[in-house]
Amino acid sequence: MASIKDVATKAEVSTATVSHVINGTRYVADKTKEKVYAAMKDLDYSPNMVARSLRSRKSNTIGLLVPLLAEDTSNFFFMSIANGIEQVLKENGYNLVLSNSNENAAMEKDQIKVFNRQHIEGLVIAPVNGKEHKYEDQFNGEYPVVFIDRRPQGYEGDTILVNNCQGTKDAVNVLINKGHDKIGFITGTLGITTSDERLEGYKESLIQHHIAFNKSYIKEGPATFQEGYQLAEELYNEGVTALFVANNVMTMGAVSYLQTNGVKVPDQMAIIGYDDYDWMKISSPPLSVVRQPAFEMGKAAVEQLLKRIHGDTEGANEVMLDSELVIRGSC
Amino acid sequence: MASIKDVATKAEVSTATVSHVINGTRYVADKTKEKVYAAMKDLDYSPNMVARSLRSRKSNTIGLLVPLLAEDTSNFFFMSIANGIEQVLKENGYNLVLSNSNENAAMEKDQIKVFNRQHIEGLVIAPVNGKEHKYEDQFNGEYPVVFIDRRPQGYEGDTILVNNCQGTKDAVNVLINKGHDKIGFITGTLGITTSDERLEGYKESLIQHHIAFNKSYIKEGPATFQEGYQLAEELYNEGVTALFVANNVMTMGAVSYLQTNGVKVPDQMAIIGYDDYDWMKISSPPLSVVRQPAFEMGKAAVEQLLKRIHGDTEGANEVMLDSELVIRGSC
DNA sequence: CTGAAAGCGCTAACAC
DNA sequence: GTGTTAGCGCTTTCAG
Repeated sequence: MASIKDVATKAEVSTATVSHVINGTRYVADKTKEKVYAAMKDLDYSPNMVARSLRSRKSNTIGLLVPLLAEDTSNFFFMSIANGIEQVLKENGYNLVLSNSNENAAMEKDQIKVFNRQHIEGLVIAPVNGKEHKYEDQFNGEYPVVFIDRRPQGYEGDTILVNNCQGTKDAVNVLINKGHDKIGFITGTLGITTSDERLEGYKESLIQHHIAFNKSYIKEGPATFQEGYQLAEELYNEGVTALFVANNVMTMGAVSYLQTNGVKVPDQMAIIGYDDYDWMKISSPPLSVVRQPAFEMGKAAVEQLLKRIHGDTEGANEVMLDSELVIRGSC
Repeated sequence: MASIKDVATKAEVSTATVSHVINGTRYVADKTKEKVYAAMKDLDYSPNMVARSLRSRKSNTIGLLVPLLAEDTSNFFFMSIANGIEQVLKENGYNLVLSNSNENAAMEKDQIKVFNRQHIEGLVIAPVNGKEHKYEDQFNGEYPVVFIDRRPQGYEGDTILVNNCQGTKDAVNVLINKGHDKIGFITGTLGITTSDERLEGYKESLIQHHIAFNKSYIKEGPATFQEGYQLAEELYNEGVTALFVANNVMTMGAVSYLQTNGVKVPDQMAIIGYDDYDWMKISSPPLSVVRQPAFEMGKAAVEQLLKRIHGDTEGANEVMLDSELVIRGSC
């Protein structure tokens, strides 16, 4: 690989001049420029980004840390975010280093350490679920950080969220407007922000419509297919006529229960699930869901990050994106 | 951020010693080591990877270039691969730089250029569809490359593929064994390796069972939901009793046609699709599919890459992973 | 308008 | 057992 020195020699100028031609950082005579361009072309030169990064303390790289669990359908959600991020980043000449915390706090800490050594210019992170993160000890303060999807506990920072409360409330409103008042709510483990907010939306909708809250209609468990199946069964036996399922894995389990047991949807049981995928068009029946704007979230995160990188520096910023209700045949 | 020099000063040793302690590259007395460790801890030192990379020409980073199209379900396939890659990489202390060619040759070329400047130690690439790539002009030869999913045209290199021919053949065999002999084949545009290989598998199965090949049972079109729907309709009207759909997007379209028009599956029409996702458990009916080992593919790609990085250097290596037939209710 | 040269933080001869 | 020092390839002052 040719270096800037080779180019300088070939063009009979100094490395400084070559550098300035490349970066447009000071005036260079047209004739000189041409010589430099010719030399670069001849040598098939392209700048060494590592050297540039070392010297200028800029890497044009941002990190993304997502909490993926092996074989979990919700991964698609984060992957859509990653896709949005990558796209906006590329438009701005940035690169993406992708990493995975496996939904594990220790691993997250490790990965942040790795990022700290890497001259990244910013980090987008979907924090792992769990109580306290003590991020202030973990970030080295040399790059801005944007949180996505989940509000970090005990830490102030730029955050891009989707409105879980509103999304759920909209969905439950629809159920109520169709005449349901016994509405089951299936959720993954409570105590994590997204689940809690969705439950909140459910409650708000009930209150707004003067429907008494029935604790036994709330079913909580690990976010698995089996558990979704199981909890749907329990709720069916308790006589609910509609189901709201607060995550996609349990949604599949719940639908599976209804199918297996010949429960007519939406007549005997209406159902609205979470997260939108093309497959839901051909599920039986086509599933109504709350759609989260994943791609848009990635985009918003990068935009916020770039603002910070370019010096905009006022206090923590929170963006809340609306969820969208997609009504199909299941309610 | 503390530098190695700061540590050296604090520990009252030379930077060389600190470096050797960190990297274990030569003997250092226990006492000295302790002093160094203490100093590192005190200063919260962590090595600057950019400087290390510049000096040692090692970055512990590999690139991944995938051809994602916005909003395409097949993205999930590549994202699963990415997930597999990231995991194995991390186990080996490597980082992943993710990039997207948008299934566009020019963009792919650009992204390779970006990688060329970046001291990556290896590249995993799912080449864009299309005739000629002239990769020999694009790679700078400073890092090994592993191709995945698609065989690069006109280029020799390590390649990890899934056996599209065998996967399809297995599926069509099942259809034939159930008594079908009018089997429709819906595919995305032919001329790209994966599609062609799947068609090949279809043909081989027919030949093996002495069933005449009927050209009008092969329906080709852009890989969209609508087209899948449309082509399923055409085939239904031509009297086929079974359908093999060679990609997941068109599979959804085809299923949608059958559902919408009340065609009983599998009685009036058996169907086997491509790619396995959890949602297929709750499609109506649960869909039988050819499953591609995406995660395993990512894993295999990294393993091959690491072999190259660590000096194994015999001619181009091709790994062909088996597809797996997942039989559910649709055939 | 351009060049010389310092130095980013590290590794690895070479020297003792 | 350890220290000295020359760079890796760039950017950027300072000088002219």
